[in-house]
Amino acid sequence: MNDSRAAGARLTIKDVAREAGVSIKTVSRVLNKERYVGDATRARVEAAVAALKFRPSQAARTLGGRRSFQIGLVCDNPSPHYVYEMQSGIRDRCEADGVRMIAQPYDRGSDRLLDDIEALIDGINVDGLILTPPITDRPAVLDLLARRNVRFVRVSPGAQLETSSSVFIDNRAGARIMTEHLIALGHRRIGFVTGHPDYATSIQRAAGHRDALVAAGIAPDDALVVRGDYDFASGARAGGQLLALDDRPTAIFASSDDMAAGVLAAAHGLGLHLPRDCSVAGFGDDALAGYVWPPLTTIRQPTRSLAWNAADLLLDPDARIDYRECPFDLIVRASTAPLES
Amino acid sequence: MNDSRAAGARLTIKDVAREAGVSIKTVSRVLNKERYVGDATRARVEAAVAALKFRPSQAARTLGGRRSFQIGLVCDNPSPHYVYEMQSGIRDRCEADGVRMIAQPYDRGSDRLLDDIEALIDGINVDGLILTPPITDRPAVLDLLARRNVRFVRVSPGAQLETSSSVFIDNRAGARIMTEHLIALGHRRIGFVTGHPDYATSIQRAAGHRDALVAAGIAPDDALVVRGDYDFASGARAGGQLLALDDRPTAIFASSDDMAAGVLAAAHGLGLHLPRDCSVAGFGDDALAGYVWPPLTTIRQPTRSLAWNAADLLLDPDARIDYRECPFDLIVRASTAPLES
DNA sequence: TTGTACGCGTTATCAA
DNA sequence: TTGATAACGCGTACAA
Repeated sequence: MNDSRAAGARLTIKDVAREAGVSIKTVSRVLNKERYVGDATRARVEAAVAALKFRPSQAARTLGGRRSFQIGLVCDNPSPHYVYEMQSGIRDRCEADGVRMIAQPYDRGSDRLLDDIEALIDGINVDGLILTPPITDRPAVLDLLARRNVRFVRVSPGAQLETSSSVFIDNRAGARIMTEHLIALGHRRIGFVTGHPDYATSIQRAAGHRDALVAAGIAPDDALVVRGDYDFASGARAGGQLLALDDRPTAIFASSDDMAAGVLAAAHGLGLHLPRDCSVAGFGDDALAGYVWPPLTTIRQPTRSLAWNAADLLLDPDARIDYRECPFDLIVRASTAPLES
Repeated sequence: MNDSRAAGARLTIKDVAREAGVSIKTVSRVLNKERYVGDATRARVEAAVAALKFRPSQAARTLGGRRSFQIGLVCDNPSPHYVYEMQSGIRDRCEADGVRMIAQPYDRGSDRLLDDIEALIDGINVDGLILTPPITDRPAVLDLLARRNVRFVRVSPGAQLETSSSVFIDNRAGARIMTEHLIALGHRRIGFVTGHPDYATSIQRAAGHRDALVAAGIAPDDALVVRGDYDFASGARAGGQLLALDDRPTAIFASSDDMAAGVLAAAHGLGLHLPRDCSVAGFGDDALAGYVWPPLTTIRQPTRSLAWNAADLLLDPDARIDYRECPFDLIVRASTAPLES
């Protein structure tokens, strides 16, 4: 096999066509897995492609055709771990179809977000987009995509579900189950740290928590619900606030694992013994659970699976709107313990 | 301003040229910031571009011209935080030049790595690549890029510095300073957790640690040096091993903050009081320091700055090989304390 | 300083 | 089932 591809001598379909003894259009057909290609012809072309290690030019495909084989991920930054898992899941699904994911970190609330999205549409000609919270629910973004007639799939949306396909977990049920777990351990005064209000998941998780309280006959107490922003620092603040209450909660449930880690840090800082003095639980993608002591009890959101399914919906040629729910897990660890009598 | 860009009606240079009353070539000149354009003409074209919100097709630019305005980041996965910071820093620099970063998580030791890189070269026509450890030192990758005549910049390389531009911090000095810090606190038996041997930084940091010991007249003790892999789990293992020694070290310095967090977890698991029973320090990008208790004392590697500088070198039209060193910080926190007498 | 004509490598259209 | 040819939207080379 001659691998001496001299620098500058770009390999084109023409070379493959010559090698296989067919027309360039036939090579194109094989490359695009079109029908109406003879088996023998297809085999010869595939052999030629492999022998030459031919890779079609994305630019030329995009320019000439209707597809660009590129999709965009518009992922704000809840946490580096979340971004990483989203990218990994989408990439895994894209590889199977020879599609490239265009991804970059976005700054929260960047003024240029809409511009960036238009750059993906006009500049890159993306075949579709995947949106994550909180962008997934931003009306301006949804309007833009509808106006420009761009396909997109939303991760964890909170409204306008009829607009696009979407993937999610049942955040409300997850939060309910975690709170039920805490109640079953004997806790009655349970602190709750909400997520950032721009995220639909914040509302859903708060509702699930309340569901469990009500079902157990525990009167929800607003003093035990503290606002957080889904990051470590806000969790530490909220934890400090809850633990400073005269009638301290015996357990705290944070709406993300970043915040739960913050609560742990606050508890440590107050010299509390965990989980004896206060049980801590979190809702998240299990990113941090391994890094804190004691390990967090969490509702595990399967971020990578959400991402894979989002890409799967986007790449599905049948364009109908579809919803896909992913299962979550309750991971019980040592950080939530039965109340001592 | 008429923003009614009907779906399907792509805007081209032609439209801008008509709007501005010039030829398409003149529009192209303005878009590419070429010289020899009259001020009045330039102003009119820029006004037309803005009015129409015109964005040139990346595909067409790539196909017709010599550049693709895209660079690739080939970043293996030391940690999600590292990947995130690398992407952010590179994106920041690229935005200024209207260049797009093509990034995706790579699986450690993926067989398809070389294929992926060739896909970036042949499929995307990248203008250049940025490599991070450990890929930054893989001979097969360096050979490929030399053979294909692709520009690239390396982050934290360990050898063959004459091959490309590169950016780095002084890992050896950083590790020396941290060890000096621990020695100054009175520690003589200092455990050391190495990084993964495929990373040049592992060797450099181990050397720096040893430098400080030797300079202080402390005989390096192989029993106190334990192999780690730069991740949390290996840090926990290594920490457990060091803390199980009959003559336990009074301080442990881990070659990454992920591993330092693992050491902390191991110490907690053994019921030790930190930093009284054992001082823990780390070398890293400060990703985890906020998430663990007590906060880690770290050498802070400015990952985002390294990334920015790598992109800066890559985008510099002057192709000469250049080295750029970024400053690091010693962040002293409560996790390293003076020995009690 | 500005404009014209051509080519980039692929897909789409239409004919064979 | 295959092939010839015309786009696609821009940059390049050269002419004006």
